[in-house]
Amino acid sequence: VTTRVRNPHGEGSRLRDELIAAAGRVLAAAPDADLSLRAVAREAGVAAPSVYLQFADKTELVGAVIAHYFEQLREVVVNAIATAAEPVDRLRAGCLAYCRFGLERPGPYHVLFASEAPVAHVLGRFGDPDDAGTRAFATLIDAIRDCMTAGIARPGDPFRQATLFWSAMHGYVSLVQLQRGFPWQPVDEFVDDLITTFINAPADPDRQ
Amino acid sequence: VTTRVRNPHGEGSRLRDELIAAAGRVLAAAPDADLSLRAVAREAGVAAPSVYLQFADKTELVGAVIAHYFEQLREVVVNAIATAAEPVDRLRAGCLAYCRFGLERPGPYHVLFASEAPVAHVLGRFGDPDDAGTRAFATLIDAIRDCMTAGIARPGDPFRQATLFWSAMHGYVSLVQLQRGFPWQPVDEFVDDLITTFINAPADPDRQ
DNA sequence: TGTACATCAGTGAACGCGCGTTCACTGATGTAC
DNA sequence: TGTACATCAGTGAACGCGCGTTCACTGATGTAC
Repeated sequence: VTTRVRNPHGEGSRLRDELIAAAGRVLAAAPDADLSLRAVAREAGVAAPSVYLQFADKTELVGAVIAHYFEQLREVVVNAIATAAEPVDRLRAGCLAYCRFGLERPGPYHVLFASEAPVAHVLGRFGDPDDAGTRAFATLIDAIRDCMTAGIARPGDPFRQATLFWSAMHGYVSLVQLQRGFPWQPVDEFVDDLITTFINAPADPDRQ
Repeated sequence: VTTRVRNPHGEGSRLRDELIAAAGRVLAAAPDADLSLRAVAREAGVAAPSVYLQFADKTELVGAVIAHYFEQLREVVVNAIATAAEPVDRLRAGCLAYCRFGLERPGPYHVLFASEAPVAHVLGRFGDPDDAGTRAFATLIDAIRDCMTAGIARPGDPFRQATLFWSAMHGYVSLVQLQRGFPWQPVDEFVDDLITTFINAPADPDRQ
């Protein structure tokens, strides 16, 4: 409960990043609750009205938080994909990274994909090539298409397959968090099953 | 805004069902919001404290609502399965019914599978043969196992496949509702894709 | 160098709202004698 | 048949809480002259 030091003259906008960071700590502490402006201000060590110095209203604050974590998710997935060379391995790595992000950071994942004002309201219109969501989804489509052209997956519409993949991953991540009584398999097994049945690839011989 | 007629002597527990019905109307009117005790009482035409004549607290009220809709969902799915004879068609019919319930009745679906106090808290422990959730899931497993023994699906662990199916369906249903900007395919196409890629069955020749 | 003033970061008190829950009550209907 | 009383369905007012937002403010730091 340390007292916060006021930002220097002309640097008031540093509070913006402090608030986004504080929101992260709030989300980590209470992953299922919806973000509240007051909780974020409290965590940042600042009075509630101070938020309005950086954001027009609660929606803008949440929007900034969403944009922040969407970028993090994108980064994590892209990095994971880059670690592998073979198309199936790249796909698997990306899926695993997505699911792990969701499981390990339920608060951020929740605010991204399950809250009242979801990603779509923050990012552009889907289909717009500048839209962050569209580009993220394109990454998944590409990974799937690569598996098809490599002859590892049976041919089909990569867009549709990507929709199925996203649905399955999101379903897994949200259900694991909400239906705690269910005997869920570990993430990597789930992703293996997903890859195997969708892609129809033989199991990776390096695994036992 | 009609005034409610008081229940006759000895029939006070009728209010219980009236409240559950009122909750249904509240959920239909505001599918994304969490149920509030006061909103339900308001909709039932009753003062807020009257709820406590039938339920010990809010949790019990919501629990009763959950149990009610879980039974409805089970019924819808079981009936759908019964309309078909061939294993794949039975599986497809069940999945379609599940997804349609979720899409057409987002409020009830939300309270079942996405709210703070989800199904698991109301039903028994998973694995217990008396648990409603366990039996519902068993229905899905059976449908999948039938496809395997009929030689239509490639062999595998039906439990794992059922987990994948549930994840995919839940993911589709929740994402369709939250990510409205995304170009979702219609339900039946999604379910067809799901069946086809998981089960690896040829497309139904009766469809075009 | 000193002083008046503007800018800026941030605050404290208050608002109206909906919430879950408690409490003492009202008034109609049934039962006992 | 009348009357006292118990039971029962349901209520109105109040509680304390956290919320998003507004408002007039405080006090430190910079700039102009």
